[in-house]
Amino acid sequence: MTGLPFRPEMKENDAVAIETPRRQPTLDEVAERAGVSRSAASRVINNAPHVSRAKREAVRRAIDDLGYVPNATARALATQQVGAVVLAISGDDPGMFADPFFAEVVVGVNSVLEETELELMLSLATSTRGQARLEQLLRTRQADGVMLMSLHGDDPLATLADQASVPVVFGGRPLTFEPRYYVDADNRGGARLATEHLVKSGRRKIATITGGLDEGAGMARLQGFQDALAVAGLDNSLVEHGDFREDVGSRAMSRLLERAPDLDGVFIASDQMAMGALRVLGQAGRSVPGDIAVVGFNDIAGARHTAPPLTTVNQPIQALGREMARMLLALMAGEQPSPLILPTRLVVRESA
Amino acid sequence: MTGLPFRPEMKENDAVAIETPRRQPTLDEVAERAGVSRSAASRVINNAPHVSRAKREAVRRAIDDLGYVPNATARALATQQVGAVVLAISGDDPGMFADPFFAEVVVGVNSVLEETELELMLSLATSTRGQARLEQLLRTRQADGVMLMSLHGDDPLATLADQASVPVVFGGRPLTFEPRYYVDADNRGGARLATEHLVKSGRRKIATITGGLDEGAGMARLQGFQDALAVAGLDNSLVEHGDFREDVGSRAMSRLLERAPDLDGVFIASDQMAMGALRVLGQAGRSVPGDIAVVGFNDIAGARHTAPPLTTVNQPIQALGREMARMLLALMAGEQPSPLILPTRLVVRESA
DNA sequence: CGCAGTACTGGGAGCGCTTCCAGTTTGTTG
DNA sequence: CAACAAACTGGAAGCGCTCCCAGTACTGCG
Repeated sequence: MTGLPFRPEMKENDAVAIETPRRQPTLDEVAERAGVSRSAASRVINNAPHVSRAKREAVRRAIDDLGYVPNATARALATQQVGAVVLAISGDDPGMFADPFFAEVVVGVNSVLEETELELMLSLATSTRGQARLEQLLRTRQADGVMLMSLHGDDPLATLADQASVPVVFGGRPLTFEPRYYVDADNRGGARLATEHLVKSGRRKIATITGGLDEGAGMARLQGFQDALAVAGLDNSLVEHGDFREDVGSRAMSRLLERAPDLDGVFIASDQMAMGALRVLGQAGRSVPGDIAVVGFNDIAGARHTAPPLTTVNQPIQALGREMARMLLALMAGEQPSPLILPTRLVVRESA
Repeated sequence: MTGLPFRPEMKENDAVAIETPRRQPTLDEVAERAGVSRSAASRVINNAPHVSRAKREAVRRAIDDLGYVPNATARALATQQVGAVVLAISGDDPGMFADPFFAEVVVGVNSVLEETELELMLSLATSTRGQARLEQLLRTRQADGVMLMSLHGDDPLATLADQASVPVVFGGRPLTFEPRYYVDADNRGGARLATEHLVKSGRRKIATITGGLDEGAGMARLQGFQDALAVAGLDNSLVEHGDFREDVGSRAMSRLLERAPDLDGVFIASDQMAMGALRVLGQAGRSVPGDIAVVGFNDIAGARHTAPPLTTVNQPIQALGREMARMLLALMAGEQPSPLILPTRLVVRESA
């Protein structure tokens, strides 16, 4: 890299002033060139009042002449505002962010942040190291706000977050406590819808493969399943414990097939697991939906391409991101937004 | 939010000093408590030499007593180093980051950044506003380094980036110029492999659906396709222009079917498009791979669940992210790393 | 016992910006 | 035209940290 900011070996007034890989211009330089004080210059930049029209113009001119851009760090130090928020994803599996779910969330978050001056920092707190950093961040105000997703079980971050010195909004509710500010999808309602669909289509021996039960979403989807079966007066004991991942789904499906060879419907708490299950079903020679109807959850992009295309529950993931960001903004503005639960809906394709 | 840093309505020495939602302790406070100068305290924190054993201990003790954490902003201002790098994804489509590809890249990047003290900022420069911000960032050193991906056509960022005042590494090569530092996948080689596979399995009327030809990857994959056909002495005129997205893939496939009803193999530059194509093929009553063999590119997670499972070219996406990050780190350390091209390999499943 | 090293030590000057405040200018009004 | 308010102005004090440098304390050696 040429263009590093310093060339220490040059003498004070070395004649060779050609091509200046100059330091960024500072506010002082702007002020001087415009013939005003630094304070005045600062005021026009933050367009605060108390600057005469003439000086305001002069400063503006100086700014583009010099190509001045305020130094964000200095400003942050002076204002005690970092100018950035972080999206933190906590969890134990390093690769878990690879789930397209998060990518969608990011798109949503970004869409609202793009309207502001805030930067987005990503914190994948997967290792202990990452966790520690995130904790520190919550305590020490290295960001102006935090969006926290995917807390597992009794993640200590949960409580830490709620008493953090910086606004925090949760994406999804952790199991162990109800955060003050969160946005979640209606997981329970969606699962219920899915299961009802199975019931309505005449299935009577209905199983489920759950998500991770140490997560709010996993638990809620199981409850929705149970809700529906209770209403229908059907047996709800056919439960296999999964964790959202594909291979786990296949294994759970195998077990289910062993436990209840005559089952005719299954609600699976994630599309990834459903994909795994579909494959097992195919290998076992069961036709879908002929022998067994299956419905998934999430409506990921791949769901319409499985064989057969997967009936599943759609949740508005980008909206989730958007709303988290909006809520955080509100919080940072001193408001007290209410928690938000986003609707889910059944997408009927061919697997059920 | 309780716990905001200031409670302005409290008088100077209000008796109610209970539960202090105190400001973060500063270095001065640490120094005072340890009975040393601020400089000394600073030295032990950055574990620089020239501090006696005793004082070092004292400072350490003061630090945990107070729960002191250095203020990153202040440090950044003093050192002229931000302590953060940005992963920038440029493009026109707001939703394009939803492509799981990027999620994987992020995982890779994160895995190496996690070993450092650097934060990761994400910049989805999709709108003009986002672009402008990114440009500014390149000029004004708001980050210590930049990873730049997915430049389209003649994106002005490309040249801007190379003369930026901050280290930049490219992910993939833009079409219009060869960056100094980049890591890319062997797109051309992969495409060639894919096409050769088609040839070897006896296909003779082979088409391709290209990616966006304003991107390096799109172009390279087309070239790889042509390479293989040239060697085999086959006609290479069956080219439909796509852009990586699914629906575009379906449409291109339809056109292909019209143009050449007797085609028996197709190489498609992305799995997403391949999925769209597969559906069209199904609707048209063509069997895969019986009538037509298809091979995709990317090996996304969904590829093994299509009907039939998709033969495709795998590229090491996480590794791409990892290597970008590593290269950036090297650059920031003043080294001059060489560009890197990561291998791709064919994953044979059932569609070809 | 004196002197050159060597290892510490802390004062102080920034880094670039915001913001308070006292002082100055300008404009209004009876 | 005097008297005041309102609008501007710029000096100066930070924000919390790093790092240079002059000074002090201590070591070992002749």
